[in-house]
Parts: sequence; C-alpha cells; structure tokens
Amino acid sequence: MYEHGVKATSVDDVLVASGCGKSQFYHYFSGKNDLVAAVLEYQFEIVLGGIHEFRLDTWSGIRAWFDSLLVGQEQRGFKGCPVGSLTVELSASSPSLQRHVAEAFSRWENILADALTSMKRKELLEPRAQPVLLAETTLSAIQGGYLLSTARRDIRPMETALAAAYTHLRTSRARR
Amino acid sequence: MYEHGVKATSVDDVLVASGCGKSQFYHYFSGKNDLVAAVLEYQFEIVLGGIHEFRLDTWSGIRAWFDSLLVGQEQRGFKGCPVGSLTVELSASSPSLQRHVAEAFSRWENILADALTSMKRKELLEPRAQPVLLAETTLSAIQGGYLLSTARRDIRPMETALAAAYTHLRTSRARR
DNA sequence: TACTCTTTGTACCAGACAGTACAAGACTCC
DNA sequence: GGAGTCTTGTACTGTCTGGTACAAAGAGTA
Repeated sequence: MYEHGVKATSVDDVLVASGCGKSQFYHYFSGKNDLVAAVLEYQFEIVLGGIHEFRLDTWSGIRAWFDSLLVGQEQRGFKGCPVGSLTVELSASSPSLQRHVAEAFSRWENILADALTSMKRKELLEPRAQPVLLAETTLSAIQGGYLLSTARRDIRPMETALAAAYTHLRTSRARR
Repeated sequence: MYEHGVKATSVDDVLVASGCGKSQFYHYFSGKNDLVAAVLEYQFEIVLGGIHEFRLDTWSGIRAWFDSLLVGQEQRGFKGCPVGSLTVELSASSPSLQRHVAEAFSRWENILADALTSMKRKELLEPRAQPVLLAETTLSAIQGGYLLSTARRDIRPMETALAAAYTHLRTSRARR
C-alpha cells in the first residue's frame, strides 16, 4: 500500500504476499478498510517510534533526526513519507480513516512541540518562540520536502527543505 | 480524479460526468493513462496559469500569491494542491506519468526561481541569495502546508507554513 | 470420547473495471 | 450525389474486485 497506493493494492495482493487465505483475513479484519487503518497505525508507529531514538530537544538531535529522514527517503527509493503518501490518498476517503490520519498527524506535531517547549525551558530557544507554530512549520517542510523529492526522484529538494527548516528553527534560538 | 483520486475514478465515472459515450472517449484518448496525463497537464496549467496574475518579483506580489493559495485551499474544501495530490498518487505509477509530474514541478520551480532572480537583479534580494534553493524551499513549504491543511481540514497549518516561507525569503532580502 | 468454539481452506458470487467490436451516423471532397 | 473518412452509440468481453458460504481442521475441555 505504501509502494503502490491503497486503492491499487487489492486484498488478494495482500493475501498472496502474506501467504494467508481469504477466510483467515476476514476472520481477523472486518474488511479492507480495517486493514488500511491497521497499516496507517503501523506506519505511524514506525515513524513516531523512530523519532524517539533522537534527542529532539537538542540542536544536534534535531539535525541527526533530519539526516535520518534523508537517509531513509533515499534508501527506500524515494517512495516518500510512509504516512504522507497514505494521508493524501485517504484524505478523500471514508471519514473514519480521515480522522485517523488527522489524529496521527497531531500526535506527531505534539511530539515536536513538546521537544521545542523543552528547549525553550532549557533556554536553547528564545522566550517568545512559539513551539506549536515551529512544530507545524517543521512538519510542513518535512512533508513538502518528501513530496518534491519523491516527484523528482532526487534527494536534493528534501535536503534543501530540511536545511531551511533547521535554519528557521535556529532563528528562534536564544542569544545570550 | 482530484477529488477522489486517480485510481478511484473509473473511466465510466468520467463518461457519466461528461455525458460522453465510450467510443468517443477511446477515440480521443488512447486509454485511461492518456486521460490522466491530460488531467495532470490541465491542473498544472491552472496552477501555473494562476501564478501569472501576480508579480512574483515583488514582496507584495509574493504575499498576494500566498494569500490566493490559502483562499483557494479553503474554498475548494481542503482538498489539497491540485497537482500535489496527483503527484503522490502517480509517483508510484507508470514511468511516463512519473516523468510528466517531475517535469511539471520543475517548470513550477523555474517560474519561482526566475522571479527571485529578477528580484536579485532589482536588488530586492541580497547578492548572495540563491534563487533556485529559495524556490525549492518555498515550493516545499507550499506543498507541506497543503498536505497538513488537508489532513487536518484546517487552514491554519498552511497559513503557518506560508508565513514561515515568507519569513525565510525575507531573510535573504537586501539591506541597504 | 464426544462436544464445543475457534481458526482456516476452497469455491463461489455479483458487481465494477478497462478495453474492444462493429455498425451507423455525420462530414468532406470530388 | 456518392465514395471515403471521421466520429459516435451500443453491446459485449474477460479480468479483477471485495466479500460470502460452508465445510473441515484444530484446540480445548469435561
């Protein structure tokens, strides 16, 4: 589903790939939508889980995280953000999946905002920095970078976007 | 296709909506892929055509353009960028459509880069500003903003992203 | 052993899908 | 006005789709 899109991946495709029978599938999932929700959950878990390897409340941690995103995008063959691609396709689908997506993005944003708030407390960010807005901006840059990089099959646009995002964060750093 | 996705829109759907017969369709298009390519072309034409209403080589023009993007996203019911959504779905499809997408994005980027180069010539941007990088960053912010805004059905994230993009451009402005 | 409840394999279904066949209508040019 | 080309409507085909039916296998238990 990540590679070919949700719509383009049939239940039968999944069954073949997993080596399961149909009855098994419909025993554990109520239908395709249920599976899609599970995939979404799974992908978000990976993305959000990956974040915790980094100390996002330090400048070097943020940089390391950005680098890991770049490496991942290249290694996976420019297939885009595991959740970004799903998001676009599902944003036009059933409301329940839609809510799922929105909520997952909020969680992601909150993790960033929390880290930035922590940086503010540690006086790495200036007092009037706005963590929530900075988190939103950063996430936008990441997603936009993924999209351009995927469209062009080139890591450069994403590098540029993340570098700009980092610069933008740095403009809110505390100066002593 | 913009509303429901390419895969989710059947040829028959298109025929019903257009009031055309099947033979008519296959007379003018070699198949669904051909239609998709035309849709992509059409959407890019609209997006790129809309740009020319603005003087992107002025600060106020850029701001006006950004505002128009925001208004459009809200008016169209948070359906995302007309080309961004297609891009994501098609980036996993046939290589010919893929190339189409990549090329169209390059055109978009070039328009921005040209405008920024012009600003540099007019000494609105500092001499060491890099139009191509700035254009890439701006485009990333736009696409990322669209994506978040669509996922959350809220204009705020896109506002934030565009405001940050504008600020980022302004950091390269010439100081006299 | 016999009785359950859970889990799985196989065959099947009705509808949607992209695309084709073919003939008939419309138009152009001599 | 007629031959030939361009355009269109209708019916059809084979394949794929998500989902169901149903029976059999397996696991637990008294």
